[in-house]
Amino acid sequence: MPYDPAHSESRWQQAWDAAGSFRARRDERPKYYVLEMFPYPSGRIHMGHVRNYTMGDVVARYKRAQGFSVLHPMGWDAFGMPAENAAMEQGGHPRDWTYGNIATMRDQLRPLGLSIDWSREFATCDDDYVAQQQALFLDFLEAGLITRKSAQVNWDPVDMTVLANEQVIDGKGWRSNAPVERRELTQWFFRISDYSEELLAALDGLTGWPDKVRLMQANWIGKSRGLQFRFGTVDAPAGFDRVEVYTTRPDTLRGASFVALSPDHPLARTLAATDPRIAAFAEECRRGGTTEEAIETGEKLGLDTGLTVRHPLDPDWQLPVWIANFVLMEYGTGAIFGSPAHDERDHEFATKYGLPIPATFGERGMDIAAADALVAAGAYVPLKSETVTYVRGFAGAADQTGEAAVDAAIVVAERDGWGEAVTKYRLRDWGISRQRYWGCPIPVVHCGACGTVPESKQNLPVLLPLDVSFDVPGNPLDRHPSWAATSCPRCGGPARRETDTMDTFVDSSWYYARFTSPHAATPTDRADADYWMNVDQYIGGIEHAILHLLYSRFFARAMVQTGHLPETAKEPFDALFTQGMVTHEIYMTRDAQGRPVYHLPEDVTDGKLADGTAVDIIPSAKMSKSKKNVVDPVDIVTRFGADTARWFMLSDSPPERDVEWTAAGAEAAAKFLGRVWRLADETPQDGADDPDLTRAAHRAIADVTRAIDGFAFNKAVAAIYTLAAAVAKSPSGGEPRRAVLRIMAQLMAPMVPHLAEEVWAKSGGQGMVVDAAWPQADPAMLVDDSVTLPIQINGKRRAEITVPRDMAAAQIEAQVLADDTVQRFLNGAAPKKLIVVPGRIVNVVA
RNA sequence: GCCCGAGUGGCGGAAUGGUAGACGCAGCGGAUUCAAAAUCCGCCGCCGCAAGGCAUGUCGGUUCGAAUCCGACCUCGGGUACCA
Repeated sequence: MPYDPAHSESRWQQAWDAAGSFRARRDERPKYYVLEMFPYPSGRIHMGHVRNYTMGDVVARYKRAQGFSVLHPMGWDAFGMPAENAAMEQGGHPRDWTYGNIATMRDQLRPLGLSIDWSREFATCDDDYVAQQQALFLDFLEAGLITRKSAQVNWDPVDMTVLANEQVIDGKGWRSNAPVERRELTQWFFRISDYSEELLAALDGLTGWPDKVRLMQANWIGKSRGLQFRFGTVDAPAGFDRVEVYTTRPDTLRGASFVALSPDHPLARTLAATDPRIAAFAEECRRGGTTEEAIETGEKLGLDTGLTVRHPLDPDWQLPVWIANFVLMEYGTGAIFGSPAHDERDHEFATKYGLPIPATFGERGMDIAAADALVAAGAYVPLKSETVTYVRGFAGAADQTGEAAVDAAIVVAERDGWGEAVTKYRLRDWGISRQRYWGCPIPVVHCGACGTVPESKQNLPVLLPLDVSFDVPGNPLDRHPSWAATSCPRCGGPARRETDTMDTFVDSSWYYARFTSPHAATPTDRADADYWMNVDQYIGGIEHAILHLLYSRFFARAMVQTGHLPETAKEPFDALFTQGMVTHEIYMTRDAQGRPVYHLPEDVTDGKLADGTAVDIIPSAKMSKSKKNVVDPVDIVTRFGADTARWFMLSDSPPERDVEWTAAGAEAAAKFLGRVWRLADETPQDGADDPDLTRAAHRAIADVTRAIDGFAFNKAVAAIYTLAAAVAKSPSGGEPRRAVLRIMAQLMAPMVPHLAEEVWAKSGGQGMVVDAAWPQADPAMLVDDSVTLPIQINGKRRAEITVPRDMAAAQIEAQVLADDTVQRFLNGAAPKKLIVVPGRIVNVVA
């Protein structure tokens, strides 16, 4: 009888449901909280979801077998732009679109047989979640964690609307195609920058996180020590007798060639008010989007204001003041001094505008002329740890490292009273205001008499109005006839609701805490949160390495501060694993105009379309609808069963790396699972014991256990292949063989739980394998009596010897020297050196 | 631009600084079959008759020994604060 996954999988899913196997319970077992980043309900599940949730399921089922009380929940990151885009494009309401997608995706996810406690499911757009998130907002506001200030947004001057970065294509609005401008709006901010030092320092304790993520976060927070000082101005407008500057390279101060202001600097704005030339330039600087990428890669523009400032080390030395588009008001003081000899960007700027490029230092031993010649060709930017020779230094020795020179410069500035050491962080406050409909309303009202007033908690939730339209650009909340009209919670007078909604990153910054008590009347239930937090293992894409994870770390701290989480939960994720993407080949042809046309995998056979046209095959690209290289998991599950999809997603590629979906791979997975089923189905009733097979089973227990612990599911899969081959070859039968098959079922259960139940049942397992305790390897079964050592001669493998496992090094040496091949290579001479690494290798240095 | 990764047979990959290519796919050969599918067994980095040589993106370095550590570069990918 061949294996029939369709029948088997639904049967076991019903059995698990009936037994309540995955209901998370607070009991006497130690707890384990495993969480995968929850999905955005885009419409259908994709292979990336299958991969992500299968990995989490392996961990959840494995920990359950090891005796943990496991919490493994699922929910929906349900607010966001795509729902509004769908409403604009196809009509309908974002709410209906979202909940419809959730229903579809839940129906697609459940057949995967994930060990999820579905009773905890919620969507972030649920009224209840909105209510609790607004309660958190009010608590944070009261605790001083929220502020309001001005920030720049992308402005589409034709559609008269704010654009997300994603909606700016090559500097133009995606619908209007009009050049985008930067515009200032007053926005709500979480004061994450107050936590810069704390968030940076605590990274050291996150030993369960990948080093690369910790490094990325540390660089993002961007702590720097530098000097803040001021240039005295000459004939500047009233109130601007000084320009405040921050620099991380005060040692290059005598190499200064200009001062540059951000176009948004107060002095630049004051000058622009009276000088049309400066006003026009500032306008030009505001062209383009707000992304760091756009600003950093865009053309560097500058304008000489005609003003000058005095150099702090020499009052007679005057520097020109420029306005430059690459100086950001958000970082430092919004003004810099240009040191073109030792900064690529400043060098480019000085070269473009004919400004001097005086060297501050040169390579060790250079004189001033040599150093100037060196930097004339290009900026000289050695590592700060490298020793250089200062030709225009003012503090410390002539020969010193950049680090030492920076320190010395700060000491001199502080001693002489013209500057002070300042520590700055790159991390900016988290702007959460969005001029959009489909998000959590910010629970605040604007009162003519009282100003900005928090909504009172008994009026929560502030829900979105449902009678909105998306036929014109802009925020429907702004133009709704009545929604914003309300009364002031403080004075009772007429007031207007805040029409901005919250960034969807807010929703995803605390959902892990909500899962611990998803129906509580407060954001968390402290008894539940105290029990279940922290997330023991968090799993998701590397694309979230910075923003989502940093915001969540901040949010957990804010929730601790406002009493919603225990102190121990301020780092909410004990361990993090970042998995790779699922990719697929892209099939492309070009139309008459040479534009690319993409084709679905099912329309391509042997590199040709049905009409015989050859397609270009672009290997290994991220699955995306527009490239038509999406493989629908539903088709795979229908055709092969969930276990095949799960097995393939875990096979071959290491979890942290991208995996390419191939039809051949899926078929191979199905084939193997069929073979395992036959092994169980065709076990002879009688037969002998086979000690070699028992050893192979214990070897497999050890290998699979180590592989799962190390998140190397591909290696766990390989170990199971090896065990299956051993079973197939073994002459054993009867109970000894069934015992090994039961071990195999247990080892496979986290990965292919349905097939594992079948094999377990066929091999005489008691109850369900989902309830069986994880097998233990017998250490005595794992050691071999003898070991084969390769013999290298001068690092090249030339021979090998097999010796008892515990043979003494001296005896091994004697055997090696007696070896024919070694004798031949030594040619009678004594070896210069003989290295014996016990149990590993021998190297003869001739 | 800046920050962070990754690069190993025809393909996915394995390998505490210690036998490069575990395990699998594809391919080739065989068994079974009237035949095929399915299944099972064997071979399988490149060059060479062989001895041997060459091989982990490129170029250097450290080491008895480097895929692994260090430096420079190339290519691809992620992030770049309003995509999620």
